[in-house]
Amino acid sequence: MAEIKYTNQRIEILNYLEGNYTHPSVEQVYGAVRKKLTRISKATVYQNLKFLSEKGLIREVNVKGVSRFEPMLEPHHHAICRNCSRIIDFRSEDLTECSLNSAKKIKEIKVDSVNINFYGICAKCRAVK
Amino acid sequence: MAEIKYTNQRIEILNYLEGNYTHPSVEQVYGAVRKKLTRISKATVYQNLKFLSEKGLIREVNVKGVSRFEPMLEPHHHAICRNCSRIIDFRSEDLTECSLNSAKKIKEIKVDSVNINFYGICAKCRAVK
DNA sequence: GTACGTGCAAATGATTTGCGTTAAG
DNA sequence: CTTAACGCAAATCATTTGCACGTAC
Repeated sequence: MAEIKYTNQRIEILNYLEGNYTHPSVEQVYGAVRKKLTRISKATVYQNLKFLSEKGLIREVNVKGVSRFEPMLEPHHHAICRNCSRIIDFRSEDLTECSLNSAKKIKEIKVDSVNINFYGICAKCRAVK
Repeated sequence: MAEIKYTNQRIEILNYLEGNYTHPSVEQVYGAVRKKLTRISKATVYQNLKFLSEKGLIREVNVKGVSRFEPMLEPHHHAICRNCSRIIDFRSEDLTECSLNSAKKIKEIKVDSVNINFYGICAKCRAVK
């Protein structure tokens, strides 16, 4: 159903994100991938990050209206610092299960994914204040 | 600690959002409030929506990088249509409780709020396809 | 009276688009 | 080959900012 064209650009983006837990922004993906593919354009990075997200090969996380990306991992949640926008992965099988149970009960929308974000101020930022 | 200056602009925005379950965008808040305060500027609407969110009088919901707003209500979650961006409120005490339990276990961040969003395609949009 | 809010217009920043060229299958 | 992807520059859209003036308290 979905034949994906593996261009060099897509391969490098996937490579960079594989096993990457830093939740990079488009700018950061662009900067990193450009080391390998000097001529890649930012528009291509945008297009491919969107494309790969839609295909389910990577995942988008939106923080303050800005897109960030991560590879596809086992189900987990995010704790986000309101101040520095750092994203910390957090795993809870209980919560995952509970949310999937809830998802089944929503009739108006056929749920295909769930996002759970915890917000607050991280230790580093609290220390600075 | 937080003495809020109740200007006409702020009062009208709060009035419009009170009991409003439609999750309006900034543009929609602006359009509505302008009927009462003809000379209000969009910048003021932006500034006040941000200000009132920070004060905890209203709540911001981000969909596809765009801000939407709702009055402060009992804890609930959102089901969002990927296609038309419609937001549907969904209540589950189980899930709320479970998420609050999880929040306590996150050490790196002192969690002060949790957002749970369910994504999928709504009934209307599925019908059109 | 004074600090804070407002209106306006211009600036910013992220993301998208149009189009001629290139490359994957 | 042929269609989808790329690179580039320009366009778009949401949101922010600088500043002179106005107003809540």
